[in-house]
Amino acid sequence: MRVSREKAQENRNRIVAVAGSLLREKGFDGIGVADIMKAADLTHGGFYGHFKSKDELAALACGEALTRSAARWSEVRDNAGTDPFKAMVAHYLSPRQFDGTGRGCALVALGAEAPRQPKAVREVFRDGLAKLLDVLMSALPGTKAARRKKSLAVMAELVGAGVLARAVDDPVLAEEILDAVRHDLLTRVDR
Amino acid sequence: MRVSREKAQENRNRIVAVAGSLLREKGFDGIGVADIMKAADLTHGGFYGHFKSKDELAALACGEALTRSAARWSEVRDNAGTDPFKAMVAHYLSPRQFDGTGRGCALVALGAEAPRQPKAVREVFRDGLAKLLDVLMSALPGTKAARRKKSLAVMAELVGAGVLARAVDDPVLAEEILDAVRHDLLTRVDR
DNA sequence: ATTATCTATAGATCTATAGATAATGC
DNA sequence: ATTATCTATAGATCTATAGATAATGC
Repeated sequence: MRVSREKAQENRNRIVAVAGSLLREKGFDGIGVADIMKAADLTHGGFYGHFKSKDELAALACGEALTRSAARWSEVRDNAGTDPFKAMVAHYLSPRQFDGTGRGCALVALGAEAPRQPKAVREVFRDGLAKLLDVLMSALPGTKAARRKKSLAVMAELVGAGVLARAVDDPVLAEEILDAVRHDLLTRVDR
Repeated sequence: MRVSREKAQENRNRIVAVAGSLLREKGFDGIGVADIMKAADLTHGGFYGHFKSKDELAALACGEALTRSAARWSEVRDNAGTDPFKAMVAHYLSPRQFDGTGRGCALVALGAEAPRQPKAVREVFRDGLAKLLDVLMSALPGTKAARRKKSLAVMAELVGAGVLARAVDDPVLAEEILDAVRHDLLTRVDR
């Protein structure tokens, strides 16, 4: 059942989007090509017409996930009222990050696995982090150098909060971690 | 070739220690039972006399790794001169964390995978985090509630710094992240 | 006799490929 | 005729188990 060229492109896009969610939800080794294709309503064998390998798809999917996260974050900044930084912190640590549906930040869900992935994946993480840092910098005051430095520290605190809150699997402790980090960021960071 | 009861206990301890390193280095799915046993100079089949399953070993190995990290951190605090907090930050973000030999903090190396692991593993991470937080709290000033809150935020920043510095696979950027976090923690946190 | 370890293998994945199928688009 | 997708499978893992082996320790 061959499909049109346009439909094939749609199928490819759907595979990348579905993989972005499933990889964040289950980890690089927690989901296979067959199950990704099934989730995209396609068969296993069709995969290799679209991608050279699972690694190639993983790099594309992570890249798209990080790019979308940065874009959504800049929308949050633009739609915030008097305190864009506060809105961005609230958004980054919102329940969506912890609902287990693969919609959170890829740095939190997959960043720790990135060092064990092929070079193409690691480069995608470096570039994705750069995009998030640029958005974050734009919501901070001071010289460019000061904003750069502060954005690195804030990003680390946000990512660490996400990793820890998910790792402990204890809703009360998770919320305590998130509250502490929200309070710390909003009282310590000038804005 | 049966060994003595004492030697068997030594073998078991060695399996747990070797697994702690290899899991941190390669991730939960990146190392198999056969390779863990080979690294401990034993054969694959002998594994199931010591442990019920790979998951049971993973929980034991992560627990030991986190307990040892907390113990070493409290030694660093005790042996520091005028600024225990500074010494603890320097130790946590030292090159050992990033040399890829499976000797860094399990929260950094495996924390993001913990949510996808069995309950026993997740509980070990919760308890291990509690131990690290207790050590960190003891190097902070203020009321108990304030120290608790601050230790959660600092721990998140440290873990996030480790995850990001390893994920980007770019030594210059990694060092920039670590410098920014060191500077941020040492200037923002009262001590 | 007991038991710690070893050899060998069953059973269940998972990635990737080969060849068949059928609808598109020149 | 081309090509996007499907069916079927090869080959390489990986966890766990069964049964054999040989040294310990009552």
